[in-house]
Amino acid sequence: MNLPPLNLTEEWLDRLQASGYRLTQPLRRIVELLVASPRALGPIEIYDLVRVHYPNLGLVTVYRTLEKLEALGLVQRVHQEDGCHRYLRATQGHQHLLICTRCGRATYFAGDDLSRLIRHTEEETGYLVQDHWLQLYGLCPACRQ
Amino acid sequence: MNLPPLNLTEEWLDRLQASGYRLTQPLRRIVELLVASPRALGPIEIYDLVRVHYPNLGLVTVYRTLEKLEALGLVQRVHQEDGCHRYLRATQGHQHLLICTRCGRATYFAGDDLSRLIRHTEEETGYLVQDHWLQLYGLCPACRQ
DNA sequence: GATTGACTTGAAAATGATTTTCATTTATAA
DNA sequence: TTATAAATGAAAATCATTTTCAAGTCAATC
Repeated sequence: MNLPPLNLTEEWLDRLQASGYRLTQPLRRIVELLVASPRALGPIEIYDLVRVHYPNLGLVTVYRTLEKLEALGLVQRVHQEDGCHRYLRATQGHQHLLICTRCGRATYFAGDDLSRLIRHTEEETGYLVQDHWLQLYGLCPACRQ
Repeated sequence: MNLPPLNLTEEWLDRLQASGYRLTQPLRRIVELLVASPRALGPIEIYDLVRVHYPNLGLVTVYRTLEKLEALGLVQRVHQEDGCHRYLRATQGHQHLLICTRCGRATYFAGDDLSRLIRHTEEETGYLVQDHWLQLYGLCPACRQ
C-alpha cells in the first residue's frame, strides 16, 4: 500500500526513482529549487542558485536533470522571446500559462473557451486544427499595485 | 505624389528605402524570397535558397537583413519548438498564426473572440492581462486530403 | 557494514546558431 | 564621374546546448 507523499518534492523524487533514476545530491537540489519556484527558471539561473549551497554542481548536470524532469512531465518548457528556454513545474491536464511581465510569476489557467475560437477558425480557413499554443502576459495581483 | 506600389516586393523595397536603407542586390533577393514564401523560413534556408541564384551571399547578410525587416514590421518571427526562429511576412493589425504541421504553410486568422477568454481569466486570477501569444497547429486544406 | 557495477557526475571539448570585427565593395548623392 | 558612408562577406567571437570520457556515487548484494 502506498502512502501519499508528504510534499511535492517527495512526490517528484518518488516518480524519478520509480522511473529508475538514482536520487543523487545534484538531482535533489535541482528538484527542490524547481518545486519551490513561482516562476520559470533558465538553466544558468538554476546553476547559479543551486551552487550557492552546492558549489560543485556542473552546468551539464542541470541540462541533463531538466531533460529527465521534462520527460516525466514534471516540468514544462516556457519559450522566451530570445529563443532560450526556461523551465516551470508542470500542471495536471491541459492548462495555459499566464506570466507576470514584471516579476515573472507564472500561473496556470484553464481556458476551455478556446474550443469556440478553434471551431470558428477551422470554418474560416479550411484547416483541421490539431494543437495550440497560448500564453498570456500581464501583471500579477501583487505587481498591479 | 506617390503612385501605389506595383506589388508587395516593390512595397517592401520602398519602405526600406524610405527608412534610409540602400537597395542592394542581397537585400532585393532576400525580400523577393520572403514576399513569395507561403511558409516561415529560417536563416539557413534563406541563405541556401538565395545562393542558388546569387552564390556570393553571406549568411551574416541574411541575419542583418532579417533584423531590418523585423524592425520595420515587414516580417515576423515564428518560434520553433527547438528555440530557433523562422521568419514570415507579417500581417496588418493584430492577427494570429495557423501553421500546417505537414507542409509548414502559415495562414493568419483574426481570433477576436480571445477577448472573452482574457476577461474570464482576469476575473479568475486577479492578473491584469496586457498581451498574448497564440498559435494554432493543424493540417491545411491541401494536406487534409 | 563492505563490495561491486552500473548510473551520474563534472570538466573539457564539440557543436550550432547568432553576433561582432574589419577590410573591401557598392549604392547613391553631389 | 567621383566621393563617401552604408552594406557586404569572411573569419573570429560569443552564447546556449550537447557530447565525450574519466572519475565519483548510489543502491543492490554479499
